[in-house]
Amino acid sequence: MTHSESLQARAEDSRGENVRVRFAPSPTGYLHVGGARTALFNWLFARTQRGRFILRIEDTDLERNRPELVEGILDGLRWLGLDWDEGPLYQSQRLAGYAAAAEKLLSIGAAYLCYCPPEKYAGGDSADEAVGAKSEIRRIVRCSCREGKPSTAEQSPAVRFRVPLGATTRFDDAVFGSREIQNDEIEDFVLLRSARPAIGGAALPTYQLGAVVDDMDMRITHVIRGADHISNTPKQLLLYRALGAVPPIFAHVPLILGPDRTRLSKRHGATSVSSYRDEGFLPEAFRNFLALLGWSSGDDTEMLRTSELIQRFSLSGVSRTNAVFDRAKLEWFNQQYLQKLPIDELLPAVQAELERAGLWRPEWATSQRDWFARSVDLLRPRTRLLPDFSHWARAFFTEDFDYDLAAREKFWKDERLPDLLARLTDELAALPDWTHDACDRALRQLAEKAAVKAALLINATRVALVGQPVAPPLFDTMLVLGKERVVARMRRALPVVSARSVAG
RNA sequence: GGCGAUAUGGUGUAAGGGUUAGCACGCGGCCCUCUCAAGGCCGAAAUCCGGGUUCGAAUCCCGGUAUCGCUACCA
Repeated sequence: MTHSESLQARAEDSRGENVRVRFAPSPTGYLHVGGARTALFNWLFARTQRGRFILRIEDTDLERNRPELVEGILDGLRWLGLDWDEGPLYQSQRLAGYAAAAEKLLSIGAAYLCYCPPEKYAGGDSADEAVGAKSEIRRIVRCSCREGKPSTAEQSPAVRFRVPLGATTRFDDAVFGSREIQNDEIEDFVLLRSARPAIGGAALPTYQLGAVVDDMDMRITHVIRGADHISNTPKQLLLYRALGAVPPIFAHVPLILGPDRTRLSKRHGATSVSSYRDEGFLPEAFRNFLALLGWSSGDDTEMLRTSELIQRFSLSGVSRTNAVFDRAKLEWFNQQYLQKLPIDELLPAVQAELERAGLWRPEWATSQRDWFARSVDLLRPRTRLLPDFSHWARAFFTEDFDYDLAAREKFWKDERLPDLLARLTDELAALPDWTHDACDRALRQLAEKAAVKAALLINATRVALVGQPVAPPLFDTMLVLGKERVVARMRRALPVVSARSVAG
């Protein structure tokens, strides 16, 4: 059976066995949107297949690793609702396993000790340019250590994989399809770094070894990861074979780019999941948006709640094209969810926002919960982000609000207003029943008597009540605020309106 | 430089030989209207270029171009 046939067979088998997938971030930064999307796809696949979603922390780079960052990554996953079934496991605590695997490869001749100094091959593009763009220094590593003839034996050695030359390696990617590469194009990559005194002699694995050993140990059936790993796959396949293991199915997902079509990075602005949480996006909206970046359900449905995503997700719907992160569409999703989420699911998010803004009152969660729910329901059609509740809608939650300058200039200009608003205040104060229609009638009758358009009074009153040019329909607003607050706010506004209209 | 992948309106995508190339965001207009949203309707806007294969190509093949990835004792 050829290698690709065994992969095929594996694909068949996997339906019958329990699917196990993993998300394996390295704690070198926060959880960024690309990582979050990879995590989401893994999670969706696990939930769709009734499998297990496992978390693994790849912290084998002592130089760049920042242990304190792990909690932030976990927070990001929790916020997105991506709960894991196992882990987090830390690679730094599993060093013995990697050393054992390397030892085994060494003993069967699939790997060898390399005594070359690390600097010999380090440098990347910058070194490339330093020597000259046309140079061919970027070559596939095949040093004399491979033949057991190290040029020096003065340093502690690294373990390199002995790539079997003259053959080809192929695999079937669940997204990108059949892949094939000449082994001669694959360098003898490092498995185990050379021991360094500073580290206390512990041999640290590279990504290639760590990932393969762990994926074997954890019985991972499907490796779903960013397409930047697609060229690593043949190396790992070679490792699986050398270790006598059946490889998992690989599914590479396209990358997420910034508006300029380069890989998403800090200079594109917000790239961490937490920054979107802080800006007031709802996790479900963010998740929905992220799911549609590089995946399509197949039909025209875009608003997909989590349960629907789980129902519909499939690797075959994953695109092969890199996707641009479109903030405008993310905001649209957020607005949709702000409007359509069941009110009970929205309330906690609004509460958190009001708490953040110092406007929250505990009774809104208890004795005045109905009032709070009604207010949020009234406000939400014109919110796009959570902070809208504490910004333009501030006056719904506190007496401490200002009159917006533009609103005053636009709606308090008419010189008849001081008199009209004073009369309206008296009319409202005298109303026996505080209902939408009673308020409506009182205002329109006054407008008719005074021969002015109702809109003049409506807009001026709106500014008096909430200080903003933008707010829900006036009589709904009056109802939610209640008679006492409405009358009091109008009396408070009268002198300001007078000053305004006189000055104007 | 080498190796590889990808290519549908500005953006996310659908259409896997035969459609007036569909949907959504964004954009413009109209309706609704008490401000602003929402909602409804209408509109502008795309198959990277060039060769093949075929009666017929967005779809298959080749070349070019562009973009992205890998080319670390990073992951």
